[in-house]
Amino acid sequence: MAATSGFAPDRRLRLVSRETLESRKRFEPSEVEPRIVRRWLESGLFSPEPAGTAADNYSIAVPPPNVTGSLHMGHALNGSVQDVLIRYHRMRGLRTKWIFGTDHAGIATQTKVEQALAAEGTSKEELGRERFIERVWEWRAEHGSTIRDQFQRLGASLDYRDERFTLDEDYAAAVMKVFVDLYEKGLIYRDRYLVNWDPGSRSAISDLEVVQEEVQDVLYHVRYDVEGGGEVTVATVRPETILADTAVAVHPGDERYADLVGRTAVIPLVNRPVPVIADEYVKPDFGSGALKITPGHDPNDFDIGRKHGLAEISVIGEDGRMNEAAGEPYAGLPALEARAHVVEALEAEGRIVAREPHHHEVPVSHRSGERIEPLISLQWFMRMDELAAPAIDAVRDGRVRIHPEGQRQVYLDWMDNIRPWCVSRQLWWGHQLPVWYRGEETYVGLEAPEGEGWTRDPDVLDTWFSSALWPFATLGWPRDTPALQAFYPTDVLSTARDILFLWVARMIMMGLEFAGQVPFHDVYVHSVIQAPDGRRMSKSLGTGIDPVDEIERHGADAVRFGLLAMSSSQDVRYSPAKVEQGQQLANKLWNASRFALLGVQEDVDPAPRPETVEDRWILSRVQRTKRMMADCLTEFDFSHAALGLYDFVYGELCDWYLEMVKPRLYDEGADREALSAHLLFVLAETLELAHPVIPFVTEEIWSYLPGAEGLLAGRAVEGLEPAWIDEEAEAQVQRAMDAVRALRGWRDSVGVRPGEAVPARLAAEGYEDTLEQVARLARLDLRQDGGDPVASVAVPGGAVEILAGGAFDPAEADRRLDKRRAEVEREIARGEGKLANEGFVGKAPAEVVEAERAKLERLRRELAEL
RNA sequence: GGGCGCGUAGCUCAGUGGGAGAGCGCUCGCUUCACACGCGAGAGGUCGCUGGUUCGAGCCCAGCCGCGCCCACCA
Repeated sequence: MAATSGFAPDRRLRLVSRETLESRKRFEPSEVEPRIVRRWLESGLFSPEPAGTAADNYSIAVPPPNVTGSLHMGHALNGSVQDVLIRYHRMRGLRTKWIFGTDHAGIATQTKVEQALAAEGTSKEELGRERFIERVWEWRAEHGSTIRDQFQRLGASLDYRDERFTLDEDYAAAVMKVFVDLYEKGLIYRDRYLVNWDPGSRSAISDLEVVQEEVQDVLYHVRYDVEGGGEVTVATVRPETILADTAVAVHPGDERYADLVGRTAVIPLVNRPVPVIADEYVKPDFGSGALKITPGHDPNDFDIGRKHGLAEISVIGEDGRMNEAAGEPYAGLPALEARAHVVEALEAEGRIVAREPHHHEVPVSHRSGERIEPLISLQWFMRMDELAAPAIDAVRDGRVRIHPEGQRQVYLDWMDNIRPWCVSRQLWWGHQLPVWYRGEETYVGLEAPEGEGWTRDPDVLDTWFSSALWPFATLGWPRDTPALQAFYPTDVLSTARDILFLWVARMIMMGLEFAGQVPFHDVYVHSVIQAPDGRRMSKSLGTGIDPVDEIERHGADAVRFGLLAMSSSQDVRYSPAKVEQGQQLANKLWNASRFALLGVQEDVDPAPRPETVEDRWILSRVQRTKRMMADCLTEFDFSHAALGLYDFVYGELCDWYLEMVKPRLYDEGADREALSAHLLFVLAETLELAHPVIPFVTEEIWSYLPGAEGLLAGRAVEGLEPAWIDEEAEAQVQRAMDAVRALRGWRDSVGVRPGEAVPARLAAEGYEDTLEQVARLARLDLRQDGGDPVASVAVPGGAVEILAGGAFDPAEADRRLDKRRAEVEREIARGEGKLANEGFVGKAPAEVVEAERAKLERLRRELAEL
């Protein structure tokens, strides 16, 4: 880790610091953040030299955003999650690399550039392939840095100096090698097969890129003649595909049609004789129980067709129009128009028996939004079952752990039923297939084949094919580089749920096959952030919230904190309140630090030097918070990590410790050296603890801390110190806090003026070291004598007796006392009841019964004091 | 159709077997020398419904009601 030019421990600088600190009563993210980002980037801290092995180091490969994309809430959340892990482990002293890069994102990027061309009045066809691809690279040069800048604004400590792109030369070479190797292993093959054709992008797409959408259709019941007499009625929502029917199927057990099986039906309009076949797939209770079979345009029919050796006729082409095989007058018409004509013709023949409204789901392209046209096409496929087996084992035996647990089974189920993957895409932007043809010959190899007359396959690979290599191709694979040695396998893969199959599963398969090891040990599937009203966050709905806007409004620390605090094992609604909470936290920490830095004695460096019970208490609480943070991060429980940090800073450090420290700190005459050292030490520990969550404000404060050198982000911090856990101090201070709260509540309710000290006497145990603090924080004027009490306030371990002389409403005081007495009596009755229950005493664990007894005793003492 | 998950304070959510919590919002009070993006004190909940297990259930089990997401080839 490179040393950096941080705060030099030159005391003269502190004069400048003091003025700045005194004047800045609020933390100003917009002023601080750019400065801090620059220092981080210039330090080289995020760019470790590769050394050692992955077992010693810590690494994460960022899910590569689309190269022309911009930061959305999902990126911001995932960036925060990964950065917390990265910063935490970097501060544990590990060599830590967060691999950065972008994805060429075939369809998405090509579509964007095509749209830009259309706006210029031209098209990719006019430009030609070569020129078009140049245009995309130009587009990338122009827009490719947006997302990087945005990640930097978030504070993400990615290795920006070592950026990857899935179309870089080295990366592309890795992709080609994988394709060729898989081909040679027989796992990649070319086939004429029914694919999901996306008329929008004019390309085949994989099953995973298809979504189902509900539509209202008409279900037509159409009567077919059977040769030799008789007829059969089938139902369809796509009458135009009748032209491609090559069979009629019934269920083998369906007695209504038993005599039809084996005979020949006649397809209307085209008068094609086709067999009537029996297949288990047919549902006898749907429609008439007879099904038209169209292998050329329906996935189920395709399977049935292959099973029964049926002819495969295509009547719809890749342009979405009826082709020549459809015959006159349909050829050339868009499929939907052809449908109307077919219905009309059937109607004319009196073949439409019924038409009924039919609500169902149809496949739609996730990319273009257009309805999928299943059609038979010559494409490249990848057989997955062989690669899936070891990837299933890796998750089963825990070499890859998936969090939350529920996603594990989802992964296994999908992998168990994995199907071949159509990897070729009819696009220009991407990795062109390393495949050449000459007549009937096919050549697959890293270099173009020798000889004349070869033409290269124009198709490119599915973007996810190259993404699947991300964790190792980014590190130099197939070369055995020091980076690959040092950082593969990576530690954690954090991602959204929707690409668990699309990406994560395929990385595991490819990692095992080509890099010889799982690509990561833990998969964290983070929440999907919905709009505050529960709808999907989307640009088109107008429900999107731009994380960069939020950073500008509230600061990056606030956004990070908010997102982490929101995150959960399920989907969550975006909570502006949580972001504000993060902003308050940053501001609070800033001001608490001002208090400490401006109040301590000059020339004192941070060091643990506890003098009082609260000094020991805060030290102990810091350790507990460290442990909490470590546990939460181990379990990927980011919301509790963030909220726990908030609770510590607000609820313990600021509300109590700093308040308790004030009299000593403001006592100019006293020797405040130990206190100063201790206070600074607690501050330093807090900054270290908080830094992974809110790196900007903590880094900024760090630069003002006496004796602090370099960057906080690069500091290797001590782990928790068990010796500083102090149960006794914690119990005492807890008791004191409870007492102060009780006394303040009493004051408020009986109308004691806020500034007024109340004469009082302690009648309770357990305040040996805290009485002075209790008296000060509750504004009591403590006395030994003073005669009979005029009122009494219950506190843990007894009561505080209020003596004559204070101004308050005695009637209200009595009411309050009565109320409390009744409460205590109720509790006592309950405890007595419980302990009188033989079942409880006999069966409950001894420590539970004991605790109940102790509590009862405490309550009885309290009642006596009242 | 299968799977996962959720129903707790006005809102967003913690809490997985022994005294119902947080943030925001709301009410009251406070120019207390770090912070008014502050401090202090409060009000507010038959923990979806019904049954069961248990000495004891917000938490475990079953059923029901409501909601979300994922997967899936009923024409």
